[in-house]
Amino acid sequence: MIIIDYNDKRPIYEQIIDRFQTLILNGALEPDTQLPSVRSLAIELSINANTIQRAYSELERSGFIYSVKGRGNFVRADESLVEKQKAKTLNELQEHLQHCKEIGITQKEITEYVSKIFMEVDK
Amino acid sequence: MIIIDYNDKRPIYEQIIDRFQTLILNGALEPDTQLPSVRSLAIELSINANTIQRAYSELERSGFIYSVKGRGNFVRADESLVEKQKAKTLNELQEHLQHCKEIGITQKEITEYVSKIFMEVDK
Amino acid sequence: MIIIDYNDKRPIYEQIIDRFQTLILNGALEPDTQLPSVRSLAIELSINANTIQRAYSELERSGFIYSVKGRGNFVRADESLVEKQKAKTLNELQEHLQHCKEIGITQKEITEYVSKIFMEVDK
Amino acid sequence: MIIIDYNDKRPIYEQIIDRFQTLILNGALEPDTQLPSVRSLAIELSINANTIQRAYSELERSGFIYSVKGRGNFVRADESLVEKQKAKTLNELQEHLQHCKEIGITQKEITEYVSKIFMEVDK
DNA sequence: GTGGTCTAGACCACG
DNA sequence: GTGGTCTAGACCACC
Repeated sequence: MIIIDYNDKRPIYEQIIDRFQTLILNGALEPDTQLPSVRSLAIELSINANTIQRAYSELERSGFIYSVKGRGNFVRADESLVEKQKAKTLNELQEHLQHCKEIGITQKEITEYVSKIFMEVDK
Repeated sequence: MIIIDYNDKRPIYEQIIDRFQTLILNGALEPDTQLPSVRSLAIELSINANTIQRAYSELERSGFIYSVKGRGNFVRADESLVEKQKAKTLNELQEHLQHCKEIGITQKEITEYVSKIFMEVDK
Repeated sequence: MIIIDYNDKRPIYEQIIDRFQTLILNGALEPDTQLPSVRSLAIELSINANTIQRAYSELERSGFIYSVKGRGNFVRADESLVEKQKAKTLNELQEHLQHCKEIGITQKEITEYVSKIFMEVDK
Repeated sequence: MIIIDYNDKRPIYEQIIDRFQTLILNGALEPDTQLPSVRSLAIELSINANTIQRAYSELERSGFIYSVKGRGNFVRADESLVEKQKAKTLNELQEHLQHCKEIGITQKEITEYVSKIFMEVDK
């Protein structure tokens, strides 16, 4: 479910956060589903438990999951998050597109890319 | 010409690199133009000369500028870099779009954004 | 493992890069082997940690190693690099041989040298 | 006769020295030929006269030319230099070949290169 | 004046 | 503990 890429320059805890976020946002993890325990996931990925703990804490802080003492961590049901996340992603996209424009990439080239992405079937 | 944003999470030297790259790629800095000297730019931006030095070194390594001891740093004339850089940027865009798709952003929303960006007049 | 020659005109960081490159290219350092930490190597060689850091950064940039924050630097497994490096070295050799020819060194003299080098047993 | 390559990382004075050395060693400049004057060459190459002066001084020091006050600089006739220079170049070649061997280049590959170089007709 | 290397020491983020 | 960035200041080579 979670894969760590050590060649990825982002810190491990961030990779884990991102992975759970997309799993939750696209519905693969339904509300109230229990996440793997901190310790079991740490062993499975052979990384430090503190790293998992940090990822879960931040996921809780940003509202993606809730934690119950002695029981575990669970996916939160909060529709507003979906919108908030979409807004954030679109904002990043805007900056990226601005940059594309600055270095001389044409609108045509970009729309072609967009079409290409959305024509692929989901894996 | 160069602005440092201390709120930006990226390191200073990287901000400088990116700024010069776009200035070179969009033609604002023509081939063989001399860049500000390491020390003068350091003073102008009130940062350490080593930080500028590092930015210039990496710009030279990646082929955007060439440096001559005792004379200064100059914009390199290398057309192939433009294409290489465009390809790289489009590749990043592709990953970004893939992510947008994963969290449920529609193609329509994106094309609207693209149009919006390209309708603005250049400043 | 690493020796610094202060009589060598090349900068220290470059000597370190070259040394690790050959160690990786000839297989003495296998993929995913951990390199000495920045600080420990600095102490061992009695040089500044920044100098090691620079060497490691450039080794990472050129694909010989990968670095993970909080964990260390490791040898990357990338076969294509071996070929790329061989091509680069042979290219330099070609220029060198061209120069030999220009100043009147004969083919016979060179082939004798080549044989001499390759007859020695590996140490 | 002399071309300066600003993309070459070597200092300008060294490029000039090397160029005159090969011209002298391969006989293009015969003994007692007068070299261009410091000032005229400086203007021709649009570089600082001090740089030319330095090149000529070093050429004189190493015995390739001699200078006559008020008259100019002339090619020296000294056969022993040829041998000395050949020895030096062959020594550099030996180190280079050693390096080739270390990174796994075979003797066969090298002899092919050598043949290739010497088969070309002089330009 | 220019670029380039190195040192010493600080601070931050990550695990 | 690990890597990464930045500063301040020194010294060298080149033009």
